[in-house]
Amino acid sequence: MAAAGCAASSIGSDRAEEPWVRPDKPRRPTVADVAQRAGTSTAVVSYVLNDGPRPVSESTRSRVLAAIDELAYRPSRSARTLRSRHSQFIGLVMPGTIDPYYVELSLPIEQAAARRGHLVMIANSDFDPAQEVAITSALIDEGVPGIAIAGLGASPSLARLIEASDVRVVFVHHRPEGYTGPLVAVDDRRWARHAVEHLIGHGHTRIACLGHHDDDGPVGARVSGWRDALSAAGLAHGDELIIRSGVDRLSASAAAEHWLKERADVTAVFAATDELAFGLMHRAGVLGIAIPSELAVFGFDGVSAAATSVPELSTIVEPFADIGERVAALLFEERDDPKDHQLECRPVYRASCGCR
Amino acid sequence: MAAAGCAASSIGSDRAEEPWVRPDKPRRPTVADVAQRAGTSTAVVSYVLNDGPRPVSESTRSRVLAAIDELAYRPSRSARTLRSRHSQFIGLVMPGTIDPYYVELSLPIEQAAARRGHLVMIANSDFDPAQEVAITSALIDEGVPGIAIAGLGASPSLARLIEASDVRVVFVHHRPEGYTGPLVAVDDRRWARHAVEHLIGHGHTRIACLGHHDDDGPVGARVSGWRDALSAAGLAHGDELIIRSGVDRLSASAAAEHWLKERADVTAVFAATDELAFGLMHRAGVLGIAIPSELAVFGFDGVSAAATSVPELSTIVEPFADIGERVAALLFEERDDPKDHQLECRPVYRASCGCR
DNA sequence: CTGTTAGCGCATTCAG
DNA sequence: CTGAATGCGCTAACAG
Repeated sequence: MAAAGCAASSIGSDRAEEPWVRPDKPRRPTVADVAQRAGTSTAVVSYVLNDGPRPVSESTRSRVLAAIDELAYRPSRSARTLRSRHSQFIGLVMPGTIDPYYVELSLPIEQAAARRGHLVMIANSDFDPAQEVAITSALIDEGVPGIAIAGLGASPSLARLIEASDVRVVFVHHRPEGYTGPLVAVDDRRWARHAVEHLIGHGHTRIACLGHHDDDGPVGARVSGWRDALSAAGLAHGDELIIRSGVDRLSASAAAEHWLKERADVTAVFAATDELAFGLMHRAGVLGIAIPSELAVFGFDGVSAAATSVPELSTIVEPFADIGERVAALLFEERDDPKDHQLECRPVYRASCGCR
Repeated sequence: MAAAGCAASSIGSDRAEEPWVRPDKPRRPTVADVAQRAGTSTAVVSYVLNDGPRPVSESTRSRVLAAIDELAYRPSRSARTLRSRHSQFIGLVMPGTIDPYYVELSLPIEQAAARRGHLVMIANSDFDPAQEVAITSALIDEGVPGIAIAGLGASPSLARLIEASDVRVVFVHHRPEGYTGPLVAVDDRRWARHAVEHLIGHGHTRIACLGHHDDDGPVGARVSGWRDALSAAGLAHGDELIIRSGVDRLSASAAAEHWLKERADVTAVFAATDELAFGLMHRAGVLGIAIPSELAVFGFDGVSAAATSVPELSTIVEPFADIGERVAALLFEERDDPKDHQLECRPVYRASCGCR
């Protein structure tokens, strides 16, 4: 960056400014400027700004306020951060935005933070482990007082870094091995079971499971829930009815392609995430397989797009708003921190499972 | 990302307790600690860290490096920002994430910035004008050297604020009235016309247009392109074939509901954004209207979900990667700034228009 | 009630 | 080649 100071050869300026500062732009006003204009000291300005810690007389206060207004003064956040050792920003570490689930998750967290007067800095690792470490440490170095982590691989070095610093960390949706800190999540296993039991209720007996390779995380738990439901109903079959795909709908669609052609006897699929369900429904559409009459589908996540897919997707809706609020509460308020905060989901039955 | 709270706009700040201070944690090491351990001065540590501006002997350098390593020292970003007057972060102002278009747009910008060693702070205004001002000024106060603005209403006060500060600003997709700064966008009008001409090529003569209320921005230009194509083909009809909706697919679906029941003679729709097209296709699905045989649909944006919708959506694909790269180039590099950078789109013909 | 002043951690200039 | 010293803008002791 560094705009060029073209008038570098200063003839004899009374105040030799740094050459990289644009000469036409006036320096931003500081507390000192405000103090001078208000005829007070910088301390008083600070007291007015922060409404404390010492009282200020009404007359002085209004003089300071006037000066602030006239100079269009705005405090420097970085100076404040340096001094107070904590930035006004909260960090939010996300694995990526390919899956709208994470986008959906971020919004209420932002809003809950905003309600408390904090901005959220989203750091997107784009599913890259190296980036995860880089952005998380950047956040810490920036001085954020807290970080919400919505997706991260197990990384001992990162865990150590977090441990060594004094940031508060809250995990959302999943806490990988090796980390400590409260987790805000849902009972993936139980609700997955609920979804599959619903499909069984529709009369299906051969129910496949579409998941990706994340056996330790929420997806793994959802796959377990699928097994639970089948076992309980005496329908247990082997893992040959598990379809493995990548995390995004495109790879789910590709994974479904081979599979849909050979699985004539399967009449329903539980998709471990809505994103995967979308990929499956896409492939079914291309192959001319009718949903739900030829193949029933049930998702998990409850992203808003599930309400407008063709056909509309039945799914387990996560309480995004509650999650955001709880995360913010853990980040900002002094609260007992039981390790796991489990929030309630809500099933929504739409067309894709055969309910409509 | 980042939503600004009301407190972001207020000058003063809440003097909250700081529950996150953990007294048991040792203070983070500073340059002074490193210098002491390496047996040098802080200046030398700085020289090593920044590889200049003065040379350092190989032996001293390695001693410093060793000390940094042993202490697990990491420089404080806020101190650096305060000192250098510029943060390491780039700001990205987004109107919201309801429409995946903006999510799609943000990713390549992030990546292009990351390639240059910068992280991006996403500020999400959530389509709220007050938030726009709040978050943008928060970004400026934070000391970011540049801001990419992907969505913003016309706001004289904000324009003045930007003008008064020395941030570089680049507009993406749209530059509202009253602002100055380079714009990176596409030729909305011409490509919209292309899309409609494609529909005409399929034999359609009554082609509707689905848009939202943004007549000055890109959507307005796309509606104009729709008119252009019809006029040129001698098919001009009045604005009664314009369907007005909100920005998201849910409201597009609602807007389409009334309309689809009466549209008997209309056989094709040009949707000004993919998001609107998704809403339309959803409603068509619910009403049992077959796409494309009963109603052809063409979108605009080229979000990745268009490739997996049911049916797959024909659309004008914006060059997201090029846009991101160009934005970063304008933000970081010294470059001539012609006002408008127009990038090329690419039409993709899928099932929804009748091509497959 | 208000003014003075010492740092926060870092980068950089000026002496050595 | 290196070290001491000076702020960046702000907050909060510590004096009045």
